[in-house]
Amino acid sequence: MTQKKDKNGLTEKEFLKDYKAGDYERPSVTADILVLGTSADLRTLKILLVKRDEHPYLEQWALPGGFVRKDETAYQAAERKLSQETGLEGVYLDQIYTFTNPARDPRTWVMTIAYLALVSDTSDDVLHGVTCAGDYDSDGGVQDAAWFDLVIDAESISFINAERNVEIRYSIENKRFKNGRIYYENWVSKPASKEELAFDHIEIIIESILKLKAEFEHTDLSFNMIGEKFTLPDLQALYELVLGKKLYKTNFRAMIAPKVEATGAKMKSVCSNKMSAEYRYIG
Amino acid sequence: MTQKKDKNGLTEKEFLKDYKAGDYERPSVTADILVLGTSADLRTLKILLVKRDEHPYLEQWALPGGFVRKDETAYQAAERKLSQETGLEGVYLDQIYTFTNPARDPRTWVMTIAYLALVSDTSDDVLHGVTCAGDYDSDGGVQDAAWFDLVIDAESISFINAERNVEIRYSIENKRFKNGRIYYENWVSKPASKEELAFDHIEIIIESILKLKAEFEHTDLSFNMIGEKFTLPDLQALYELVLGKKLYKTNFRAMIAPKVEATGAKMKSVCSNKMSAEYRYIG
DNA sequence: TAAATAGTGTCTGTGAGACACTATTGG
DNA sequence: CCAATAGTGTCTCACAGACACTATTTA
Repeated sequence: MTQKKDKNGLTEKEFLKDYKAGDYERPSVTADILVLGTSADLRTLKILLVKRDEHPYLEQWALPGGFVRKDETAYQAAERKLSQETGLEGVYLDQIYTFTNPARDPRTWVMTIAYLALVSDTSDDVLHGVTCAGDYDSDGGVQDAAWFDLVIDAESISFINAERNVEIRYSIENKRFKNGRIYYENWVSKPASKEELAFDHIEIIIESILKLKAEFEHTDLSFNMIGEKFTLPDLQALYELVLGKKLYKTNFRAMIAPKVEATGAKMKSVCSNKMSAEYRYIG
Repeated sequence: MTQKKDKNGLTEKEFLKDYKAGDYERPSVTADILVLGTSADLRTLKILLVKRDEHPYLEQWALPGGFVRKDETAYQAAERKLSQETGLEGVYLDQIYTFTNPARDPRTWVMTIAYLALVSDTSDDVLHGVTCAGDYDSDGGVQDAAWFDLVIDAESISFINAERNVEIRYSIENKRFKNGRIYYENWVSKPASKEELAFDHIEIIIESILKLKAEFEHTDLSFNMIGEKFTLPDLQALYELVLGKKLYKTNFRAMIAPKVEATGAKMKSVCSNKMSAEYRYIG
């Protein structure tokens, strides 16, 4: 710590002792988490949504999340909420983007730091903790939690839960924006169903999906969405599901070969119910 | 807006009317900006740093930045600071990462949303506004502002300003971390000079440089760092500078060809002082 | 045993990497 | 006029895309 004195003749130690936060208004900051997985048969993407039991957006579905506490990083807040609400630990978690539109929450000034979590288990018993996590550190009370099918095509994105008879749908359109001298493209969404997601959560979801798709081919993200032991047909089914296109078996296997090793055992592929060689990821 | 009533019998309108922000403590939030450009001869990367005249980190160099106001997005805050401090408008500006370590500012709880700005003009007269932008919305008073040479090699990152006789240096090392099942690599820095940058700004810089390098080859970012009209030798020099490696002329031109068009005129390449065909970017 | 899926061999096109050569420019 | 740089032609190699074939498994 410097011993230099400032214009008031104070050392840093003296300055900090008397420091009072200024009069600037401060925003609340939450961490919202997009928890993404697949159905057991690797045919559908699954996303975890919670149903709000408080205003605003009462009874609408939202991403899980909660306030960041003063003694933790936003990453730790996301980890904590994920653990509380799903019991999942050691999950892949990545910061996506920070949403700061001052009008994004009608109550007050709330920024949110969005995280993407990838999980390999989307069974319902993972949802135990969600509804009892309670208000005390959530950005709103929760009355229900469920996995939704996430269906994306060229013109729309849908969130479907058949048991609850919920289908939330947005039409999406690619638009060009300018940043400095260059242009970039981004998806813009419009509600296309009676029900809508709370807040700006549809934007968070779109940003996260884009990032996931962009990185999926060039990184090892996939191994967070499948069990420790898996077959190559299943792994390929996962890639085809996330990327939204068919892959050629030979090329896929050549690409994946250096990242995996055969265990010697055999197991059933869940995507086809056929026996196949068992592999594991080599970090 | 929903007419549903919550557990207290309130509609959303009634709820919002009486809403009081909770007792959660709230962080201050700043936008810090890494302004990056090149020397006029395209031989050196330049970064804009400001010298603090307040505790903490009194008289240390830092990234320019300031508090986000309640009536603007963090992006708008970054734009506003950039305009105030450099007079630059319409500059490329991209959110990089949000830093939330509660101990990153010794005064109080301050998160910062880091932005990367790319500019094509790093002359000194761009710096007029910096020192008089004042404290009122900066995250600390500023007594000086200057362009620093940014020199990066395999083991270190240095910030050099010859006129002021300042050389700030960090040794960097690539380490592996685990996230879920997969590993990722990241640079970890250690001070290697007497002077250091304020706060965690070295981390912001490292993250931004990594993102810039990763995207530079696959996007049109480069055109934000060079004038509207340019020669291909100059554009190649820019790529070689940012990527830190030599490129083959033929391959570079093949890659860049669909993005540019010849104006028909000729101009001098600044990197070699020779005549060369003049090109412009086609968005 | 037939249909479906697992698993392998190989041809092709594209694009980056590499090098050689000619044309122009500045000192 | 010569050294340096602008600008072009073309070979190689790695890898994704594409298709054909054999082996194994389930029903």
